[in-house]
Amino acid sequence: MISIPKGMKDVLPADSAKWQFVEELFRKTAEKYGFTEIRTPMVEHTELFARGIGDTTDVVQKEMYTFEISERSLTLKPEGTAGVVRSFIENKLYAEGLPAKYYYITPCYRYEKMQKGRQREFHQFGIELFGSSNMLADAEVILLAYDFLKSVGLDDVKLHINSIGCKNCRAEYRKALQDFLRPDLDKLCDTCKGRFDKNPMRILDCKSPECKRIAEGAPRMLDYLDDECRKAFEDLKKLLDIYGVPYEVDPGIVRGLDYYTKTAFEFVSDKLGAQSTVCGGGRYDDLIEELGGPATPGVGFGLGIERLLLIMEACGALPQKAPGCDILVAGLGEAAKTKALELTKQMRDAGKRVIIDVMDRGLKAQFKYADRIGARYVAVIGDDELAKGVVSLRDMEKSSQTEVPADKVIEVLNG
RNA sequence: GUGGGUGUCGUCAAGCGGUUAAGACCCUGGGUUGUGGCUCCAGUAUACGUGAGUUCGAAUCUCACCACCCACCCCA
Repeated sequence: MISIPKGMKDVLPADSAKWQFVEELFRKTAEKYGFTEIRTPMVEHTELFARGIGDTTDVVQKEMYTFEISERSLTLKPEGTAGVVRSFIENKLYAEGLPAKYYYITPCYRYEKMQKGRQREFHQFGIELFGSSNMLADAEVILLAYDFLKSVGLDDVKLHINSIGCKNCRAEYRKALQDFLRPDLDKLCDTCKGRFDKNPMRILDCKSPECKRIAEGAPRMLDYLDDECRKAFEDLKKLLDIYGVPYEVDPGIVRGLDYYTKTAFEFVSDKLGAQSTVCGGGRYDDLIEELGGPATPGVGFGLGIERLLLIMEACGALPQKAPGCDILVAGLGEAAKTKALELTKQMRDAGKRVIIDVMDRGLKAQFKYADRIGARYVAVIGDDELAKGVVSLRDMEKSSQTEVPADKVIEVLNG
């Protein structure tokens, strides 16, 4: 038997309705805020991610599905933003006027070890808003996510926000942090020693008790924001208050993708095991320029669909699957079977969902089949009915049965 | 890459050194030669992850491997 590659998951027929439900809701929500869909390829030049996400990040260093073909290095997208930015620049979409507002639904690929809420192929809802430095853009994006999460029936997800500053204040902070940690540098765990130069902010996230102890009392990013960044963060909080979005300031949020500046936020849930983030995003004011576009600020988020579904499952927020069949037509005997097929065709042309048994089973089995698939009605056509020009129409819910003229069946179904 | 846990019919699940390896669900057929959901009866399955070892005897003990799950790391 050939099995599915590790880290991949089938969405089986039993679950596809859940996907359709959240997808439709996401589209509606995004459009409510004036975002339109953009679709970019699953494959991009490796360089796009190396430069966009940052080549010191874990994602780029060890998690990408990269392959060579015709001497080009290509990579399956590990996140959604870089591709949208590339398309924005390449197609000169900035010429259409700003702000540019896009949403997308896309698979992403990261070669990671599996665990709860974590797959190698996963799917994201994404939002990107380009062109505005105003914190209202951030507030809009966050409100959209909040609105969406509420509309799917989740109210126990919490919003955490932080500001990780701009290039300038981050450099200041970085220095301060390194100065603070330097005396204990040799006592840090091995991974943190490596982080000291490349990304000292990550050390604050380390779970090792020794590192935690050392990091205690370390300077906080929020205290090193320059005037502009500090004001921006205050603005954001005010706007969220006006919009009525509850949040918690969490100085611990350090996005693992290098392009983030200023605003960083996460929607977290305690129903996901170790992976608590269902939606993560923030501002990236330098990314578009770094990838070769005009200097244009941006803000957006990615929302994990599998994780969303996990939480919804845990909260019982998933919709029940709707019955997929209006009527099953059962014909008995050659002549009647022909009539049954004709009737089936007619009803389908009228838009009805009609099922006919392709297993050539007996009548009793066909009734069981009708019951299993949730058919509302069963129409029986045998020699008796044929002679009278009627069908025996059984209402499966009411367990009642009537004879209906063959050409009136559709009317009865319509009520 | 590093830990921990689990592997018995399609699914759930007993069994813990000697059994024809239970049971339930599902599926199929039947209880009126044309009627479901409930009930009754019957039927179907190459089920002990793989490979070695211990033993008179292993699903049960040992070891290795594999797979899956969970956790670290990182992220959606």
